[in-house]
Amino acid sequence: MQRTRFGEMACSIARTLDVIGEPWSPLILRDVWAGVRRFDHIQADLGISRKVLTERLNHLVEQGVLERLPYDARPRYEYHLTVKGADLVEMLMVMARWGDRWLAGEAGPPVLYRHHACGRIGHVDPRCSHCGEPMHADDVDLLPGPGSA
Amino acid sequence: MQRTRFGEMACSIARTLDVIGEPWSPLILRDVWAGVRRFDHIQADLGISRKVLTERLNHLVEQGVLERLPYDARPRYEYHLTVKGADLVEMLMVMARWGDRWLAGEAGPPVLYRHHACGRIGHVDPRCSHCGEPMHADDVDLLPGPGSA
DNA sequence: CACCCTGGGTTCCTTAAGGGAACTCAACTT
DNA sequence: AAGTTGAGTTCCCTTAAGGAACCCAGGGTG
Repeated sequence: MQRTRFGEMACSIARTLDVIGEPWSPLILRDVWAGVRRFDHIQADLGISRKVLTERLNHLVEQGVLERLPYDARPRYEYHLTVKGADLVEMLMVMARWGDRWLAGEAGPPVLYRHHACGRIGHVDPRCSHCGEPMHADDVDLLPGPGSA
Repeated sequence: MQRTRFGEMACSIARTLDVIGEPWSPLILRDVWAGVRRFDHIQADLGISRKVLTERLNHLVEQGVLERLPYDARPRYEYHLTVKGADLVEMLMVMARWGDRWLAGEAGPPVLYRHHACGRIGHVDPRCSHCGEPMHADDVDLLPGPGSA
């Protein structure tokens, strides 16, 4: 199908979706984050078609979220998160947290997150950047910002 | 095209994508969160086709993320976030934060978030649920959990 | 009472994106 | 010289998204 581009909307959620909103993209980032960095490994891990994987990787590289680095004298490449891409990982952790909480069922979470600083198994907890108190749906008002034109 | 279902993977990110990963779904949730709750309003605000909007709303209601409530004696309905749906808003805020940071450009963020508890403009900051210290990409190890079968 | 309006969808056709298998190509290895 | 491996391309088929037109229930208006 043709798909509408979201990037022109005056909305940071829409713009973010233009970068990582296509099918598979968050799972590709998860794989790269978790250390699955090579084309065939990602393809096998996800069961994605090679064609679509190529398209997604190219787009993520173009958007500066991944970089493609040679790892051999032969033409062999690995994908790595850039700083911009690593900054998306917290979104992945929030998504994982929601899935753990609402969709994991009896079996419990498939993956656990151990926090380096305290050594304990935990999850992300969104807090206000100013006061450090919880920041959930009802804790904020939305106001028009400078880029709201 | 046919689209692979992610829900069967032992991955909470994949399962979450099965609920809100289709095109437009996060933007629909954003609208409902921001108070745009009626079919025609959402349709006009996003510029989404009515057909796809119907499909997405039905799916989000089936998944327990939205509920469809009458607001008139006539057959008129509004969509509201359930508790499960409100718990997704933090994901939206993290996405918005990333877009604000990496994609907003000169104009600055289109939307500002005022935190009720402190009254200031801020953004979400992911913290460890145990120790309260920052929880970013490099701050965690991934371990297999009970549901990793 | 006949007509129009409104909100909330459905139908139908066109276009393009995803699935998947087969194919390519450059650089080793044997 | 032939085989292997990683990293993609190509091609065909199916199905989802875009978009405009249509439908329908329940008011309101003359």
